Amino acid sequence: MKEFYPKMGRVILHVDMNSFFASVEIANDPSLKGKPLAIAGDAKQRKGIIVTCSYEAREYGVKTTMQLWEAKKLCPKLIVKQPNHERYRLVSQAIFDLLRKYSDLVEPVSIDEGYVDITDCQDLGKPVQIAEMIQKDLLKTLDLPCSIGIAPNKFLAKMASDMKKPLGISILRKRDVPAVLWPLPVIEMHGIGEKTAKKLELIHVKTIRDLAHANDLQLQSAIGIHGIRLKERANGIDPRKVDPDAAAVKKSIGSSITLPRDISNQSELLSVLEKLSDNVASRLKRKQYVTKNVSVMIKYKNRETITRSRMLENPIVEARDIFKAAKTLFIKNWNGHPVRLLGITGQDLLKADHSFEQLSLFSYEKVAKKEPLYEAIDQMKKKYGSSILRTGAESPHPENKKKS
DNA sequence: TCTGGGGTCCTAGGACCC
DNA sequence: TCTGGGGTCCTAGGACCC
Repeated sequence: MKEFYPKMGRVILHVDMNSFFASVEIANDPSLKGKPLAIAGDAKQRKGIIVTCSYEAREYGVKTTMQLWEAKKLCPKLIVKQPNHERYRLVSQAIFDLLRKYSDLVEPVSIDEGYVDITDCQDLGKPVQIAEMIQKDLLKTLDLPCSIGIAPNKFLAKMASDMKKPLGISILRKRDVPAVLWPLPVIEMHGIGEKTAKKLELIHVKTIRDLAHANDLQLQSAIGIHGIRLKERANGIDPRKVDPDAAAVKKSIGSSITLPRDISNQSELLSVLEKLSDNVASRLKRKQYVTKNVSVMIKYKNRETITRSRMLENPIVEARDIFKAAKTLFIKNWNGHPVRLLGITGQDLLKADHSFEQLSLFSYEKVAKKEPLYEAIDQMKKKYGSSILRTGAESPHPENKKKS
């Protein structure tokens, strides 16, 4: 009779490391355990803001993005460490490797959080048992605490992992949404920030319940098409799949720096751009990308920020090419005022090892949309399967023909 | 004392083409 | 003699997240 039952729903975990940077430092130096610890940049370099802090520090009111001096005033015994991003990246990899022992469907979202689809992992136990196993495993193997949300979709899992920190495990079923989520103000929703909350207030949407019942047209005119999706989420609906490959493809790689002091000297600024170009180039190379678009960001003393970008004829990756493009953009657009921050980003990335193939595949797709012949080939592929696909690949494509 | 650095996604408008 | 309608690409900026 089983086949008459509705298809079983999904089970998604959201694993969120607790005060990640601080926890890594503590795991690395257990003498810090139980003490108020903050990770912050160098105040002399104008980077003295709290990036993360331990729960002991939070008890004093220390918070992320707070000025270092402010934090020290609240908690004079605060221990401050500078961030060690390389270490965090390594530990992050270890975390996701550990998660993949439980399920292949692991999607990293950021350095310290990710989704795990455990729908097909019943043999490991019930969802709560699996979550407990993962939490204990992370604590035992890496000495790192995490909170885990269990839900039928990504959005609810994310909201659930936020419900208890540190070391929480929370379940959020769809039927719990009215009682648990609806009373909260909209700003508590993942995806709604200050600006959106303000706009929503103008149409009298204050709580997640208001959003769940809001008028579609009103929503759309207030915050755009995004509003409809947020409303669905407020009703506990989120069809997004857990995609293990989502994070594998980078869309952009950039590097920026807040200067230790404001600079108006052009040659000084150009030498900063040169260093940023080196950084972007080496990271593109390490990840095996080339870029087709370079953008420059300039933040002035008064915090006014502009970005200027340019598509390139050919993909580039060398530092000198990136610098050349960035320099041109900078010279053309800098108004001569003192500069606080400079940044360079490579956008429109292509995988370096396949860039040629990708280019020709891309042009094939462009042709395929327009030419009936290629539409017909696509139809045949669908009808006859992959054997046609292989034959098709062997016969030279018009694009390649020209070159051969 | 002021407010880092790395990203993603979306929108809007202009240029251009058919 | 006064201006269509659809589509794509590119650029700039905004909002959000960790």
